[in-house]
Amino acid sequence: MRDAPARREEPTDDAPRTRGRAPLLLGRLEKLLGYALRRAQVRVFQDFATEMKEFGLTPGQLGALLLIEANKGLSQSELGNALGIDRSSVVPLIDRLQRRGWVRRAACATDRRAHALELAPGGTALIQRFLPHLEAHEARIAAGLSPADRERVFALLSNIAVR
Amino acid sequence: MRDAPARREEPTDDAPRTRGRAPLLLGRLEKLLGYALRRAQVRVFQDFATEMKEFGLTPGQLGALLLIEANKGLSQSELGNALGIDRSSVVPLIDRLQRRGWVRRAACATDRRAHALELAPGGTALIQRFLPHLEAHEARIAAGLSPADRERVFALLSNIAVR
DNA sequence: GACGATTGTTTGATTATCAAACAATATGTC
DNA sequence: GACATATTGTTTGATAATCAAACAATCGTC
Repeated sequence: MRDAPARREEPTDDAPRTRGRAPLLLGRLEKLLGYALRRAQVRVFQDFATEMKEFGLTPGQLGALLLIEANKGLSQSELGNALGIDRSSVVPLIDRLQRRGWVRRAACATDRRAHALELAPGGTALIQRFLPHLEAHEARIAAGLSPADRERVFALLSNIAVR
Repeated sequence: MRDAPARREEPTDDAPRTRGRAPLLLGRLEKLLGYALRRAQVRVFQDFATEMKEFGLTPGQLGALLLIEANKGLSQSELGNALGIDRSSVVPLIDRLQRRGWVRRAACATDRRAHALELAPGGTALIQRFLPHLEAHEARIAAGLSPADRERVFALLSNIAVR
């Protein structure tokens, strides 16, 4: 029951844009760094989803897994900070990874409130299995860049929106 | 009623990672172009949200508005293609923009199934109002880049994941 | 030991997204 | 023109991501 507004409105005197083969204009979007980033991101996501389909892994889940791998024992709050999401959003994320046998919530020796996140055996195995696919994905999205340009992209991206 | 798995598991013999000030390691994420893109994107989104808070505009809505401005009369399907989302997702997006008086669904002269999307007067006025903020946002996220580097980022981004 | 801060969690709300189905309309074929 | 097929906007139903606010358990500090 979405309260949709009345849909069709009066036509204006202006003729509608010529449709069909007319290429879409980006207008002011053309010059926006944020939008260029967004478009690149969308393409990368699509390629990622295709390549990783058999694992049913989202980019966010992949990030969580590799972050846990690299920082064994980190807490859910720390993970949330690293991923830029609220700690309450971390709960269902880890729930899913745990349910699939990839991640464990171990007891933290120094803080009984916190969980020490770590890879479950299935998670380590999963990473080994998807690594070749991840590399294929990386190679594909960087195919248009020379190695030097690829490095430059890394450097430039990290200079965007400092802090 | 999420069927949450049992939460706390047995600790392992390994000591949990030293916590506290230990900087987070990115591990394999470090070298992933897709992840670097994602991090830059997150920072840009945050800055965008802060700067545009008074307008209550999401990046997606901004994209739709500027795309409609630059391509008056385009259809919802075309917009969906341009934005990389399904046409059924366009419906609530336009609903909201229309409800706020920013966009109109005009009759399309050449196809009675389609809607010719165009800016409502409020939409034109809105764009004029937020343009300075958008420029401030752009200037801020590009602050770490020389003008030449900024151009290079555009060029390199468009070379990522071609088709 | 008391008090304020932090951790994980639940609940509730919004938003984004797709897939599948539908009616209305368009287009192409005979 | 009649018919088959495709497309457009929409609705419905399903996931998923996200936050904010509240809560109990626990930590750290005084």
